[in-house]
Amino acid sequence: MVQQDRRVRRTRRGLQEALFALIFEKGYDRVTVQDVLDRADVGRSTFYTHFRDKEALLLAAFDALSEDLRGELGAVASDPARPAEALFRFAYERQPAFRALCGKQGGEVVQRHLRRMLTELLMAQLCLGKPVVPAEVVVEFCTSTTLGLLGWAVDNGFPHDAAWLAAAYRRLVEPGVRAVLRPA
Amino acid sequence: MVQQDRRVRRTRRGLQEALFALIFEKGYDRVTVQDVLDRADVGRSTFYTHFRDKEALLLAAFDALSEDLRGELGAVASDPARPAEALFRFAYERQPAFRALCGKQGGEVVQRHLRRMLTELLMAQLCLGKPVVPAEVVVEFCTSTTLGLLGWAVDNGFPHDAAWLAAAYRRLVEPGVRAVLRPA
DNA sequence: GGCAGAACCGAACAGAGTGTTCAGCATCGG
DNA sequence: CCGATGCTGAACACTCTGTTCGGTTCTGCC
Repeated sequence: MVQQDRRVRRTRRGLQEALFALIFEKGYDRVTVQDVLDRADVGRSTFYTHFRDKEALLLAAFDALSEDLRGELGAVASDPARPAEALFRFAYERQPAFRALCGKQGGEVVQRHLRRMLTELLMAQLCLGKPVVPAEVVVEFCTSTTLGLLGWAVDNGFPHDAAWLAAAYRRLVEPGVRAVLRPA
Repeated sequence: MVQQDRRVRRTRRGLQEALFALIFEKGYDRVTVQDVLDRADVGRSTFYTHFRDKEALLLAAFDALSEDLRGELGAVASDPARPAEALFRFAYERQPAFRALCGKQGGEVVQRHLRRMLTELLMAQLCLGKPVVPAEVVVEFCTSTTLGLLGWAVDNGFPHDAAWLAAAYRRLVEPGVRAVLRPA
């Protein structure tokens, strides 16, 4: 049976939606398991049969997203700007989720995971010649700017579209990376 | 009386040092008030006469630093790379504190404050002509890279000196900023 | 339609951590 | 030396967590 019991789907979905709404309202740290229970109208014991704790619920929600995201990010060429653009597009298509997961309101847990995912991806595809600056630092640079811009967009309610954000990213990031990878 | 009671100094200092050590050992989130009390050998009630909660203790420690930091950052010219360099130098002079406050182990509280401080500073001194990209985004870019590099240095035990970090920063960040501030 | 099994419920419980109170002791500065 | 201030430690109420379990409801399947 590849598809779960309907009740399970309902419960998990309800818990996840309640969590997102509550994160948006008062921030991940201030959300309590009891809050989620009340909002989703789910029994306490039921919650703990599905998730070990609040963080597990968050990560389950994140994993559902990140599986799709990995697909899109994996298909990009070895251009350091591509992952960022794919991520921006992806975020714009799922604004509600990103509003809860990234930005000020989301916990640092998701930020850490996102950062690690991006870092690994960039490390894998940035195996270039002798850069002036260690590849590790270049990757750190790309990751920080990507997540920084994304967070900015999220916290400002996605004021422009994904293409605009990608253009800004290219303008700001590419010159530096180019200068470092091709020593003058 | 400009100087406090010696007992007060001793207590506050002990609490702060205990907090830093514990953050370094197991990360801010996992540090409990009781841990700090035991480590500093201070009574529970004493703690709460000094600080409202764990976060207040952290912020008091941070404020002591940030006062000095503001001084150094305030004196820089309107070159967007200067604040970063000053911050790097400052961090290298107080590695133990930054190991606790920034990096993976430190809570996101300090990160938020540092980010806000940097953002405000850069916003104030980056009042330039019509940039291709909103100044807000440029500032976000600079802030993210500065904190990103700093976090990297902290988490890797300050592998190079401040000048090296500043040079890497300039190489990576300046080309993009220049390209954006002076439309081709 | 009916049945076995799975999911859900809710109440109760133990445990950890928080923040407050207070009476008594110690230490400080003058 | 003394009045004021700070520290102590134990006790307490509170919130949140994570677990347990007997009883109820729903689902998939025959």
